[in-house]
Amino acid sequence: MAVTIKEVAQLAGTSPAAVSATLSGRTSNIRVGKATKERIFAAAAQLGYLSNPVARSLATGKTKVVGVMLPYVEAFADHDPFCAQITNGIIQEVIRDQYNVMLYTGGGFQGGSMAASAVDSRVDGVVLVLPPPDCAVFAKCETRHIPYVSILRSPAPGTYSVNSDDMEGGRLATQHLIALGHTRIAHLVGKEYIPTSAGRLAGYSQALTESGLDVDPNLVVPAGFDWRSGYRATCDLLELPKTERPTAIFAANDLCAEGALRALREAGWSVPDDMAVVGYDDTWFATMTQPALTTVRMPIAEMGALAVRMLVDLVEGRPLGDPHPVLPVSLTVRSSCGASASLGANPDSSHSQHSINEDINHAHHS
Amino acid sequence: MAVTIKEVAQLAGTSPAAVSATLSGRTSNIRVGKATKERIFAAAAQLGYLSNPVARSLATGKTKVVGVMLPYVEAFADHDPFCAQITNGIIQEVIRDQYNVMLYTGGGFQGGSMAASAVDSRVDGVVLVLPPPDCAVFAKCETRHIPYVSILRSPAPGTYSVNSDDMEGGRLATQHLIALGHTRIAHLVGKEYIPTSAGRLAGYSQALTESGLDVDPNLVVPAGFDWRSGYRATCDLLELPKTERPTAIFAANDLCAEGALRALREAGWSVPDDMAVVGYDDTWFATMTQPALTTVRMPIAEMGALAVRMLVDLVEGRPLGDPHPVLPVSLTVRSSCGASASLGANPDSSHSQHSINEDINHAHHS
DNA sequence: TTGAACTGATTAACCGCTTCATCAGTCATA
DNA sequence: TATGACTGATGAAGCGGTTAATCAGTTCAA
Repeated sequence: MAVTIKEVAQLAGTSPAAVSATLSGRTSNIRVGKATKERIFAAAAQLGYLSNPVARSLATGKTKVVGVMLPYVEAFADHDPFCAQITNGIIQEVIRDQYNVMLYTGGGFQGGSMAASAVDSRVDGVVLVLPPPDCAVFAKCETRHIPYVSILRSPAPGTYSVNSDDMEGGRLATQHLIALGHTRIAHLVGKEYIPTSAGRLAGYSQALTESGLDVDPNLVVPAGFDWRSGYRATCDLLELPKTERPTAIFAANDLCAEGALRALREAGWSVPDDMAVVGYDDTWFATMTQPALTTVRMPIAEMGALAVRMLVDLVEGRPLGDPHPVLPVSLTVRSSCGASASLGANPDSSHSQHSINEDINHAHHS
Repeated sequence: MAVTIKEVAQLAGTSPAAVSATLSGRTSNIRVGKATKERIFAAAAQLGYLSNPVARSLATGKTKVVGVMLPYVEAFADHDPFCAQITNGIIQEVIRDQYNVMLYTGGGFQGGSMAASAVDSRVDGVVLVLPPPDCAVFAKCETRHIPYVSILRSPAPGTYSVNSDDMEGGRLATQHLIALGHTRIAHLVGKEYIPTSAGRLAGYSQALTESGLDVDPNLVVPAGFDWRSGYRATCDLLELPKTERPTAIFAANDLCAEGALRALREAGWSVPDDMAVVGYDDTWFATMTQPALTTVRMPIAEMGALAVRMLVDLVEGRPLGDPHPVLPVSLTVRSSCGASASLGANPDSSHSQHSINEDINHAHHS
């Protein structure tokens, strides 16, 4: 059916080995003269030869494919700008490195069908996004000697991961609120099985303590990374006696903050006047809320890209620097805390530069 | 390094052929006795044998992988709930069919690096999301005899595609506005290179005509599928002389509608009182705007799933029904047109059932 | 003039799995 | 007692590349 290397060799009057070496540009083991090369190129072009990557992979043991594992099947469903953005960062870097992406989401890390089949000879390495600490895939990769790099996983010796300074993020958010005069600051905590939750909480506590404020257990409420959990948690907070109620909320992420905004809106509270709200992630969504969210920015796409770069280095046997790089966070100030008023009343104008560029560049779709 | 079928055969005291047949469950060409089978299973378990899909693919010519091509590298960046959702639908179905996903976005359909390399022996077939009419990938697939199914492509003979009834969607949206008493209805048109734009526009025109209303060219404004284009287009509309201004806007999609909402908000217009707004897509984002969007629902995830099902049928040689199924659309009424007031003032409560379930089921992340 | 060093190339084994062709037995049937 | 059908299995040839080993010339220094 498809044209093979043999047919090209025949037409060019040479051997498959010469064709292989010539077309793949590997000059190491074989020498091919200029004239022969030209005949080979001509023959390949004439026959429309296209090399078969499956055969190459079998012979070389390399696939030029990296697996990407997302934490749950629905990673792209509905409400997860974070997963979308990190995937985008991953893909962009994979392309730059001339690799391809095999996407795994089925069954999640929890030992479903994915974990069983995913890590196989089709990939040279795997990027794991937000793997839980007890993830079965770790062992799978190790027994098969497939390198892997995790994103946002608590660092373990002998492994590789890309992390964000969640504690600093928690501190930044909280300090910002403290600087604005808040003393009763609530934190909507993310799901405990996601490593980032604890870090953000720790940063929150530290900031309070550093400023001589107490951590009020009533203001540390379990929530999650979706808007409903933020909504519920905020409703609960609003039912506290007046003197115990917070004047500011630091949410687990932007979606959670949106839930808080909804709850506040329904209760007739004005943001930021009656309550300040800070989000986390600074995905595109943070500019879509009302008011636009002041939020902690992680370099999400960059984290994905870095993970791929580390993985490719690993696969290709290049030395790695820090096996657990921690990327910096920063605070993007918009309208939801009242601090950005001086920067302009229009929420749009308080976009970070980054967001603006992205909005403009991607005029597309549906 | 890895355990091969030969080692298993040796340990089981049988031949590779028997092992292959037994472990893969293919009973067609070879018969293996019960006792031998048991020895094989035991040996495989003992050695931790895992079959090598690359080798299998080379031998069989099948990979059990489907390629998914998204229209642009940034498909997962920022603002595209549609791409995320359709990808989700695709993945879910791919998993059900025991296939895997190879994700291609690099270079887009416009003949970049992706088009050159993407369609290769590593995939059994390809799903093309929103391919432009002149997409180079079509030809690539055809010369390589790789089946492909497009999503939202103008149907062409001899090809396969999954479509949505965009015209009906345009009609539904427009008729809804007409029913609410609007006579000056603007349409923010999507990008012309996306096939859906024309259909929606046609439906809009038809609905107006059917109701005896004229199509005012000034109210048909080119926009796009991102919020900025909707914002700009709406600003332009607001600058029309008072008598020419619309009282309702039918946007190209939900994000475009969000742009319209922003422009109206900034201009001090109230939605739905001063202006009704209808979106399109009904992604999760439609419930995040203020007010929540009345919007045309496409079964986005289902379209992705159907495309995969058709592709797998094609790959496995099963007969296909309609090569160009058209999926139905419906109108999801929320608050942005003023029609849902009777259903409850709270935007959240006007979620479609579907959305509610999804929101609840996916309490996850960051 | 011998042979080392280099150029230009070929041959064949191999990657791990599938599968066709074949074969040795066993059992029932003619 | 052949004959044929059936069971249980094996051997070897692929699939389409890569690559180590090998080889035939040519050039050039010793």
